[in-house]
Amino acid sequence: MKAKITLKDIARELEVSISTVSKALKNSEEISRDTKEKVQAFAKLYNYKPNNIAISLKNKRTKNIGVVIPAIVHHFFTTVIRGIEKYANAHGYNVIVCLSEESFDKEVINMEMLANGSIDGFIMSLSSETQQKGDYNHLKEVTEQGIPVVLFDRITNEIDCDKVVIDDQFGAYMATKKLIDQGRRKIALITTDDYLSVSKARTEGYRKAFEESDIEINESRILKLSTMGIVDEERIQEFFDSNEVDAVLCVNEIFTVYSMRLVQEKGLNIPNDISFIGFTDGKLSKYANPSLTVVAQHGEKMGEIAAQMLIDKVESEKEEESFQTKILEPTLVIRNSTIN
Amino acid sequence: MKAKITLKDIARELEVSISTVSKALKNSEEISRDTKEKVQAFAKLYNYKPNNIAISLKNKRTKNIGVVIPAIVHHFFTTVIRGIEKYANAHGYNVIVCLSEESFDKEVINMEMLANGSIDGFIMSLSSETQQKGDYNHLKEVTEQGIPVVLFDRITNEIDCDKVVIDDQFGAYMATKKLIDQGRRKIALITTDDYLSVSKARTEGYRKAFEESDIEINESRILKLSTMGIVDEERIQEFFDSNEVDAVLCVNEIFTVYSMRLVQEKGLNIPNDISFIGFTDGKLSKYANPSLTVVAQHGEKMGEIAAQMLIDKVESEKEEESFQTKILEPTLVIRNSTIN
DNA sequence: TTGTACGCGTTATCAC
DNA sequence: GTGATAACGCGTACAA
Repeated sequence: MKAKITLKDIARELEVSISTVSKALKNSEEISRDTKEKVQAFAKLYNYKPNNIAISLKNKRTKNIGVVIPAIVHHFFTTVIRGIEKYANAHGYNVIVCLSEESFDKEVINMEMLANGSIDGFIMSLSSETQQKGDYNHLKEVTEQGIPVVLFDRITNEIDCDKVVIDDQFGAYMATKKLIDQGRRKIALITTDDYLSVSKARTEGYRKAFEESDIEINESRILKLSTMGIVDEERIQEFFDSNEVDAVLCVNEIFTVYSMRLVQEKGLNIPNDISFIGFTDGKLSKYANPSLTVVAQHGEKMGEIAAQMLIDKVESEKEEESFQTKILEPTLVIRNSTIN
Repeated sequence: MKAKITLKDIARELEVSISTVSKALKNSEEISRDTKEKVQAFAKLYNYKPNNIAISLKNKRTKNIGVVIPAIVHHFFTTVIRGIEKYANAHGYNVIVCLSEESFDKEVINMEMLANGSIDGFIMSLSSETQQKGDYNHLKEVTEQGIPVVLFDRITNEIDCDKVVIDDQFGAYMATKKLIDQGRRKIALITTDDYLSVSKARTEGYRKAFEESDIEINESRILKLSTMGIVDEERIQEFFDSNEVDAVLCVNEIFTVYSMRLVQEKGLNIPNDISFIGFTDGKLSKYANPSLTVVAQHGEKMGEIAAQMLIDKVESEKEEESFQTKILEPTLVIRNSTIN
């Protein structure tokens, strides 16, 4: 086992000073060609690599990005991570991923762990419990310390920082409008409780489409499910048993596939008897039967933008307090769960 | 903006020495009750938290685990990460995730980045390009430096380290056997090239089941697809056009859903005309139509075990060179793509 | 009971 | 052209 070699080791072996070695390795003009060659050859031979930790301590920069998300088994978050990784790695940053598992406490603990020097900035999406409580003190503390934060998807207006979202309201509006245009009138909305920022916006888009078309909304056609734990299949069953519905807009993939299966078991044909539109263009949607028309959220793009915003902030010397919110346009991907 | 406070700051404010502060905060017996209370109160007020980087440099321990995987949009890897996170966080470790995207070069670069002090050990699954090349020098270098490595799923025998896998051969054997027992004889295998360790083992299991039942294998019923890039839908189409098949075993979820859709489009009924068994108990399988019978790989469990093995090694003082390979039993999850 | 000094590995400044 | 020294933030053996 050949342990890592340090500047000190090289200096000792070559009988020069540590600073000479350091300079020689950076090809400093101060050092003679002779010494430089000797040092560089030795360093290469023993595969010298500077210790990241020491550099971090010195520079007060870790080149690590902390990513805190509610869950990783959701395809959307997975694509965002991929986008973050892509941009971050290309710029010499590593990504530390922490999962809050939709828990406020875990979110707080993870952030505290990372905030003590482990990372240069945060990219995060709020846990549903956090949004429910409306307690953002852990975010405030971090930003007050001067650590840059970029929020994506599940955001809050209580915190001044950069943000990236898709236009959720418009996405839902667009989807609902399409269903209305195709002659559907009994359009159900399956969503979560309103404390989730994205669900709220999507519900607004749904309402807006109805208003514009001068159609009354039947409130009983809006079903709100919990994001935590297992999907409440029984409530979905009840919902379809007690409501007449000819189209469904769902705020996520899971709700959609569950619902589609239930109505198919009732003998309904998709899309003829009942149309479906979901959110998130993930694998579940793509490979569903019939394949699902969705409002695509462009997770990877979102991740790249978030990473770019964060790294820009981290690397900008100036302490300007200007924050921006980037709003990406969602796209309607037409597949076979809607007509034509 | 209140910047992070250090021991030095506290010492200056309270007009004591840094070491006194340090000791006081650790409740050292050496320090008077008076001073301790004063220091602790001040620290709490200004929310003092020790700097992780400084501690890492001092202890030569980062409390970070490096995870290098080929892809994150595969549900299996996602569940493994979740298992790793779970165990690691519970033991005070953070997880740095790096994606090789199935590329040898990226795998090497990522490992080098992390190996220079950023992490205490690696958990990884090899990229397909790495397994294809059979070049494991980057792993050798790391282990020779004394950095513990745990390989999971896609492993190699060329490297001495801890490993976690499921018994892929047995999983495939079990699945094939079941199909044979149900009277299927024209069982296709859709797999990847043999350089992927897991695919190789699964192919062996498939063969073993046939041998045991004294049935000749029709080699044209084995389809090998590339893992890189987009799934070659055309080759799957051709395969089903030119082969008579009454059951299919696929080595991953994606291959399975693609194939299922193709045969359904040809008008075949699953499971009556043709049965399907896949690998990986992910969402695609669960929500497929019909829901898919699978060999479950227990990714989360695998992640937890890998994390446990790694942290044990990291925290054990002794330098014993004893490595173990944990083999998890796969489970057959029966759903509706096979008969009853 | 408190403080001094040193080391972790690196870099930057300044003196020789 | 080279080297000594200080500094990043912390912990600790040892001295006072």
